[in-house]
Amino acid sequence: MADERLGEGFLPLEEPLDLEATLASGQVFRWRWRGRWAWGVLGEHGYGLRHEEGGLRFRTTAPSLAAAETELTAFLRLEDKLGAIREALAWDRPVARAMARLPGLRLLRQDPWECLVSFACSSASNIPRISRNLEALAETYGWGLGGPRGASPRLYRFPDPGRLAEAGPEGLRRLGLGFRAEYVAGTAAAVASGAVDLLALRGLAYPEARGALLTLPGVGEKVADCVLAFSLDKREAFPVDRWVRRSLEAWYGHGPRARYGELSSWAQDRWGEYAGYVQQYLFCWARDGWRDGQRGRKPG
DNA sequence: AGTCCACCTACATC
DNA sequence: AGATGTAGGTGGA
Repeated sequence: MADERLGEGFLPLEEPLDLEATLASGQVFRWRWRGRWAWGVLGEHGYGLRHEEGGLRFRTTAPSLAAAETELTAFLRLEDKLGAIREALAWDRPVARAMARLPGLRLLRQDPWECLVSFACSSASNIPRISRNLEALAETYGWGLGGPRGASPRLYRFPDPGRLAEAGPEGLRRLGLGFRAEYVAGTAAAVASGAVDLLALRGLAYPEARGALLTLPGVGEKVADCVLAFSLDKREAFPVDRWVRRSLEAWYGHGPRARYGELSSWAQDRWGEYAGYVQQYLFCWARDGWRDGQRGRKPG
């Protein structure tokens, strides 16, 4: 395909940002590094991102740089002031340690549809496999975009619900989704039919939005909470996976048999609107082996 | 209502 | 080497 011309801009940042940690934090699965640039898709546009002193350098297929800045600001949740959040949570020692370890780790505001499919694919899976599954979905049923010159792999817009519903469970199974193919196809059909209006869930309170998601096949408590936290502006959502569960056991005295709902609502009572951020920090910190200090800096 | 288990599949470990 | 276990769960018995 012919190169699309990429606009280039610079977005000054007041907020800390660790792009590498954030894009690898299990919230998103389709960003790829080429040298110092991270390449991915936001909505209908391809983006290359590079963190520089004082801000974010970006390249984009978006028609206007202003539109790109708006899209990036929303995606990175730059309205969330990490410094203030960190202060508000400083009283909690394990959380403070986790935040000190990855100061620029941010919650993201992704596209709810891709986010929903991502986590419907995550059951009994792992990050490399989820990435492969989503990449296959995008390459097979999505639409190609511009990107880095001569880039391989190319960038693809994620297929809309109608397209995946049409593909059906058989088509999706061929891409290696396994038993998740039924989940994704069923969820795609429900969303395509209008039974669940994902964007409208942003306007609902957490319990109502969660209830709507739980009607979808392949969407249980954990998947619903991930979608709510990572794409639907519900910062109080607290997804509990193995790593977070381990953290709650290790640092807060919860038993290994504690039920999901017990842990999740305990976390919401404790951390309130910041529960989602806490979850993300505890998750990354646990996966990182509970090491202290700032990443990339030699101790002492 | 709480508990157990099958489900695809790649990869690691036994 | 082939068996067994596990990986960011869900749904059904």
